[in-house]
Amino acid sequence: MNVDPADGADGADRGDRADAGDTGQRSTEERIMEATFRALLEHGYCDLSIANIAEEFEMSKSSLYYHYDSKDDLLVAFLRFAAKRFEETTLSRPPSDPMADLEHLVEKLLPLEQRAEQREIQTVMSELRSQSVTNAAFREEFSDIDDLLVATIRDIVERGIEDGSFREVDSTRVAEHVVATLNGARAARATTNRETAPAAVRVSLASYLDTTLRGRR
Amino acid sequence: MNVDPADGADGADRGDRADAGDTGQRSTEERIMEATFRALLEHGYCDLSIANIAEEFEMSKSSLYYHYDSKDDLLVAFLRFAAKRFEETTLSRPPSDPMADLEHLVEKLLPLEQRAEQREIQTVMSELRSQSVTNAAFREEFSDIDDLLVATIRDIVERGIEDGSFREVDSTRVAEHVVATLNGARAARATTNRETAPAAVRVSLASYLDTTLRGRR
DNA sequence: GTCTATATTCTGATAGAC
DNA sequence: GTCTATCAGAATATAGAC
Repeated sequence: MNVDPADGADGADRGDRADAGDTGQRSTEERIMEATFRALLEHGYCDLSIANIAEEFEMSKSSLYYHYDSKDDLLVAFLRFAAKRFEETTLSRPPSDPMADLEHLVEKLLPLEQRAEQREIQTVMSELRSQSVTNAAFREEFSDIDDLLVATIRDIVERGIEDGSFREVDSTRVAEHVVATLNGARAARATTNRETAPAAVRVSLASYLDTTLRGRR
Repeated sequence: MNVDPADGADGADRGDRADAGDTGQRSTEERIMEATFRALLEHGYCDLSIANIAEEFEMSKSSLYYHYDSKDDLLVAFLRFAAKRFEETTLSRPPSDPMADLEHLVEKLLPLEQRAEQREIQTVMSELRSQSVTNAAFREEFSDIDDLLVATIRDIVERGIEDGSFREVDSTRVAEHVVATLNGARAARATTNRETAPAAVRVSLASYLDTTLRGRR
């Protein structure tokens, strides 16, 4: 199984079109990733088959085997694709006031009202994450994702401590708490009908951050 | 699909041995549930097959179809079995001091050191929960489980408010926060290699409860 | 690069003997 | 209640034409 991040597609890639994106055309690999995304939304991870993906791809099954050596290979590539999309749609923006940054991140990760696109990527990530229980490559990827989330929040908290707007808390501990709470609430949204839970957590989390970081009550 | 909680096994049950457990013998249905548990641990939900289960059961595949109408039927029965086991091993104990009760519940749900049996049931529940994304019956069950967890914590908090040991907080909001945080940390344990995360969350959660419920810092 | 056709294995499920 | 034998369909993957 190929998990080298430097290799965009996989070992079966013939090496042409080394860097797409400059043209308006999407590469075949990108189109396969998009097709996999749709197939995963429609069928779920367990019922995801090469036939499903080929259907969304609107090409034959055997075409997929030209671009990827195996189903496993394709899915590992897709995991990286989905993780990248997740990070792009939730992280990274110019830094401003630390508390505003925290609130912005919370809103990105657990929006009060979810747009369809965002709900879809969350659903897919939720399906993929559960595979980490039995799949080591997936487990590595989600370890990295959570590490990145914790590091992002920890950095914001430390910035707030340095500029004097936050109290001197254990930034890692606070970051771990926030990530666990957000992940739990996001899981609730993906796996239960408890529709009021995310809003309650949002309110409680805002209160927690205000109390913990600014000492208010 | 049969989801009637009053019907212990399923529609295919012939009705004999209406109430096992009085004898030392485990019923065939119980043995099938145990076999499913082991097969699920070994193969994961996606690769779980009737053949896998029969192997652990040490009987033929067709025997399973005598006791359950279909694979779906068996899995819904297993979901109820696993949920019951989860609740038995984590909830319910004689009430004592509210803060001690909360700490006890947190330790049960997110133990600092996990015994093998407890890790196994958590792993299986994690696998099952992810199926809620695409399976309505599973989604209902996990909505009920989270409802029960929130209600349990809310009741403890309200008891603490009544006896004067806790401040007058929004008990539902606090309970939702704690459940989300615990579920997130439990998911991290099941789906990542971030081994220090649960302990960090435990410390932060204890601090959160002390600050929120008793106004200390 | 993409296709059709096919090999092979495994799946859930059933028939019928005991 | 449990077994063996078997079915029909779907799964991953490959061969070879174009």
